[in-house]
Amino acid sequence: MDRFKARDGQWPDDTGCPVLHVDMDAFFASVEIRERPELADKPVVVGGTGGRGVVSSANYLARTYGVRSAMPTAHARRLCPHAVFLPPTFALYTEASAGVMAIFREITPLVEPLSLDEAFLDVAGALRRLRMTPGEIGEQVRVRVAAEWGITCSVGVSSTKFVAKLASGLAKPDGMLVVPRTDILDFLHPLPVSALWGVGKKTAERLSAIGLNRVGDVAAMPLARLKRAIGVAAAEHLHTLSNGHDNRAVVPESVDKSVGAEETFEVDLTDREVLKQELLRLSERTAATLRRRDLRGRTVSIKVRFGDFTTITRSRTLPVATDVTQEIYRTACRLLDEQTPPGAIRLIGVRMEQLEEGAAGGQQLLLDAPERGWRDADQAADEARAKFGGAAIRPATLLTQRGEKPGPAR
DNA sequence: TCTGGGGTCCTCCCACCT
DNA sequence: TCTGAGGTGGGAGGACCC
Repeated sequence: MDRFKARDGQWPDDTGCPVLHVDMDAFFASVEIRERPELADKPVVVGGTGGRGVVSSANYLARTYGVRSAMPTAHARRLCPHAVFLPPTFALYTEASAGVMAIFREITPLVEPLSLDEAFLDVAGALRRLRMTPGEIGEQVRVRVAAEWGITCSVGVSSTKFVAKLASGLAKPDGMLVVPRTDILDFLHPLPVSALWGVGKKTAERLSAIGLNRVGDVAAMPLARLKRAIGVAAAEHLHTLSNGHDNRAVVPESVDKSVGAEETFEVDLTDREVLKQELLRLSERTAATLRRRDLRGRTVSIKVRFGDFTTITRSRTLPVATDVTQEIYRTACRLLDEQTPPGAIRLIGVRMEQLEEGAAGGQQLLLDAPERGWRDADQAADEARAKFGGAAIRPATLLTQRGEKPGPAR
């Protein structure tokens, strides 16, 4: 891998490599350290600090003790008891994310964010305007992000999204990797199959069972045999990637497919009335997100995870799409009452699917006239919260027992 | 070790229609 | 009239990603 690394202002041939993948290093932890420089030489772990929390982000010092993201926080505490454990501060991360994305958009309009902390950039059109090569642009991005936002990032440069993304991962922390288009197969084939997008634990096991452990093994396997082993869609996808093909463009806009909210409780709950209060809280959050994004959803889905971690989902499709809290809540309650077996519940969630654009649908007013009162109430509540803060307005049922009931595992 | 929260995508099954 | 094939949409579950 070393030969692809940028070092002392030198890197391999980046001709025909217009795709950059930029990934912030230990993003949440880095932002927290920037806010509190006294933490710079300490192991820092950001995540849920309750009994059932997991690690969202750990700085590289914490990682030397074996702390990893998605690990239960309790496990991280045992591995590194002297680390500083912090709950996430999403407002800070959102602000930093918007700032670095703005830097990207000054370079090219073709920016495709994947999450708060990473994005693809297509710089093909910017090369001439900026009189720079892709590698030079990558270095400039790294310098500007560090100077303007006080955090480091890593950059992968190649001719396809998949290879650029792999490259940024291997460049970490605080580095850049350039994979020339002529060297893509040399780069890909020695990597483990888990490097392929879409291969997690289960698929890796299935591939290993038929003797495929490296990306090169998958590339060499006849497609028909691969299809029999892992299914048609997955086989075609992995075969394409492993042979270095990936013609997906960098797409700046993406359409939301679902919106939801879920919560894990500190202790498992059995009381259906308490669970319904949680459903109301989650319905409110989900509906507020829909209204903020000017969306409505047709399918209401609840997710229930029991104490033994078995998880079920139940859903119901409404005749007309909605963004009204009460309508979502009532449907969620019916799904809980009528389709959820009894048992101790550790997590409950509400999600809206089959989304469509919001207010424009004029016929909506005729079809759901009884909901208009609720929608007006929702809008008034949204306005009050925007003015006076999130706690300004809350359904009366959520006011009564706050503090008595087991809260979420944060 | 004991498993968050926000998502997307795929597969399978079933009901319904033609 | 009965039956089967094929398409479609809803619902459920699982795998995966960050």
